[in-house]
Amino acid sequence: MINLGYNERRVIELLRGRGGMSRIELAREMAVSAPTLTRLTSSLLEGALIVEDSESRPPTGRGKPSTAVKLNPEGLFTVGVYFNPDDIRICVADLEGKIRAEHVQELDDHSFDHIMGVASPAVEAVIKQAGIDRSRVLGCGLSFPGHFSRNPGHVFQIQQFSSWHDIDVNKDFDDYFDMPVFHENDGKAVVLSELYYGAGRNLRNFALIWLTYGIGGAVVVQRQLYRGTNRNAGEFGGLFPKSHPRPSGQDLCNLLSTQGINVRRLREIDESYSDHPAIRGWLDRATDQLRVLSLTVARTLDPTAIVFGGSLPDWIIRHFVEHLGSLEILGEDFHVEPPEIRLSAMSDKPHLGAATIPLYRATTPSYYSGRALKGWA
Amino acid sequence: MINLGYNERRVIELLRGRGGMSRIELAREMAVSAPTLTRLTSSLLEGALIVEDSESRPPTGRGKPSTAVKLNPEGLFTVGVYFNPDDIRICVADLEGKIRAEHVQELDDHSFDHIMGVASPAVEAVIKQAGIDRSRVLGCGLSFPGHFSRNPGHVFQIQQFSSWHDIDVNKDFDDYFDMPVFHENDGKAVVLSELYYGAGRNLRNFALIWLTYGIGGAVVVQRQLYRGTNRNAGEFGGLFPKSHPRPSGQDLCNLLSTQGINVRRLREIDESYSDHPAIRGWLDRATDQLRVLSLTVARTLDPTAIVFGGSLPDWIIRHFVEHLGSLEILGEDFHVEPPEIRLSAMSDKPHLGAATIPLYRATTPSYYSGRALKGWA
DNA sequence: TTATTTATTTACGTAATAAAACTTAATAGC
DNA sequence: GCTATTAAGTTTTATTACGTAAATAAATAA
Repeated sequence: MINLGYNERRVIELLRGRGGMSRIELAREMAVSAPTLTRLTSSLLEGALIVEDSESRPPTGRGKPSTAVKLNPEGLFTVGVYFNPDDIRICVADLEGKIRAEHVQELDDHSFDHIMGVASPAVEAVIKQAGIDRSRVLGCGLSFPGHFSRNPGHVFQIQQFSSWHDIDVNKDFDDYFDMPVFHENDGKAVVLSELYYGAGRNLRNFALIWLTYGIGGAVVVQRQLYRGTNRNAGEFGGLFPKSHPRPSGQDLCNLLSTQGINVRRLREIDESYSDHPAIRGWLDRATDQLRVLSLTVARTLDPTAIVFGGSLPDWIIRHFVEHLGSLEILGEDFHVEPPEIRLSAMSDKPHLGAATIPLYRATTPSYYSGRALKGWA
Repeated sequence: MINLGYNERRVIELLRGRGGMSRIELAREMAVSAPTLTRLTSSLLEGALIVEDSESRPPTGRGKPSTAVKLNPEGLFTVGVYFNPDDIRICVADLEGKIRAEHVQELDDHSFDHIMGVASPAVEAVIKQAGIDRSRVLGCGLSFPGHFSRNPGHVFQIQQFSSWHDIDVNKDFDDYFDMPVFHENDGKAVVLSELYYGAGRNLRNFALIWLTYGIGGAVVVQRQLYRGTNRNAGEFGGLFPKSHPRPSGQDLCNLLSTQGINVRRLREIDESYSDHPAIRGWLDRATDQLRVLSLTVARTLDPTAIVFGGSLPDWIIRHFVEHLGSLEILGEDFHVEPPEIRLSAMSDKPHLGAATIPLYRATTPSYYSGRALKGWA
């Protein structure tokens, strides 16, 4: 229906995260002429991806006052499906990253059939519940923990999903959703929502450290998700061998279990545990490990910020961020600004990350190939 | 004279490092039509940046045989100036990364005035010596060790260059060279020549670990030098605090000095030292440290390869590469290919790295801005 | 020989862009 | 108030980059 060319995508990128911009501002930032911007916005206006901002800002001086354009939140919707060993979450999100409707339920059966059996009707249900125009749904993103194996398409390595051995994630999801389907590892999906709507909104380069049962993460370089040669960039868990104590949820569960405490889900570890001496020790050791990791990431990637999040209980992640300290003090020889440590804005909505995947694919300028996109409708 | 537009640059990128390609092959790889490729090559042919390959390859079957085009080594030249506390090296390089003429001399006076006093006439001398068309010289790249301080443009941090405090590297070089001037930290410059002509020739993502008096490095992501937010990406030295033993040349010199051995330049440490027990111990420890660094880089960046080089004596760098071992065996939980460990092809020609900077700036597609480049002549 | 195949070029139409000119809507100065 | 000035945005026009279709070139296959 609408062609999102390279420069149309750049307009969307610039408008995202800002309240609104005049065409002249956009033209300046994009280094194109004003007439070009008129054309770009008129095509986006026609497709209802942007709207003119009615709120006329107080004129700044002489001359015709500018009329701002902004993204139309109703312009495009995406569906996100996220699951982990504990639960599955499905949402519809709008173009501003607002969750319009969601469905959350616990998971006990981790088989592919069961999870798809939940996801497929739930996607239709949340679309209905959100009361949105079905034709404006761009696609569905799925995200879940797990690395990719050397056998392309096959996930791997999460004990609870061991029955997935024969699933080809590049094909087998498609049948369950009546729209284009995309998938991504959980941390890499979350970093997309962080990039668009969260702690990375204004950053060109940053890293996410994503703490769940395992340890994941993702790297954003020049406002692009960087996957690495084998889709393994930012998989920081690899720096902490599973055979050793590590700052992961599973490691904490194992510790609790030696203390006679058995939790079934990570969220059951509420703040009341913070006084337990064994947990206090675990927190100190894990904080130290994450501090080393942060310094490592700072030196290797020189990001503007390092963002911490995940399905570990919120109070634990907050403890990490508050006790890491300033990297400037911790690291010797910081001749330039060390990265800032930030708390993720997405720990409680990883499904928004999944919903961001289709948007990322459709609106990132560098994904534009060819003269005209087939269009999302 | 010639406009290097976006797609002309892509052609150059594709031709670089390959013997020659037919227009049809180029068109396929670039996903443009054959007529477009005719236009692109005709403009490059006119500017003499490429030539048709006379060697007609054996025809593969029916149909008109293709005529390959390849980069014209005489098409463009660049000048590189590299210096470190030991010496200064100046070269003219052609479009194939071949050094056409060079000038090397030892440095004792490290003042800005002295170094420029050497470099400026030497640049003219090597151009003359190479016997090339002066109008085809694209520019001059300078590279040298040193981080950038928070004060933009001011280098910092190398003891021997402490007198440079008031030099603004963004301006003060210009007066000494009658051509466009670019500069870059030594490791980052070397990685460019590695990318074009060396160990990274065929790699999309890789890291360089650059061992000199200090410890530097650089990161290539998607065939682009990634500098990080504060130009500090890949400055791996930061992972080894100066107050602790570290795998750097200065650290080795300090050790030798405690053994009563005083070397004036790194290259004086020849292979005869390899039997010295203290040096053997240093090598073992440094190898262990570099192994940890390699695993860290592998996990963080997921590069295709990690390249080792630098002005440390060649036999030491070879010792590191040979004794690191396979990362696959060393790191637990490698579910995908670990990066390959490679030896730099540029340890003995860091000035080629400097000479690559102007070329990188002029021919990297993503540096193209606007409709037409002002041109390099 | 002639048909077929493949690479490349030529001719031409379309889309994206910038420059110049124009329109619109505000303020500044009288 | 009236007019000049300024700035935003649009229309018009010329240029450029690209793709499609057709033409040409140079080989093999029949």
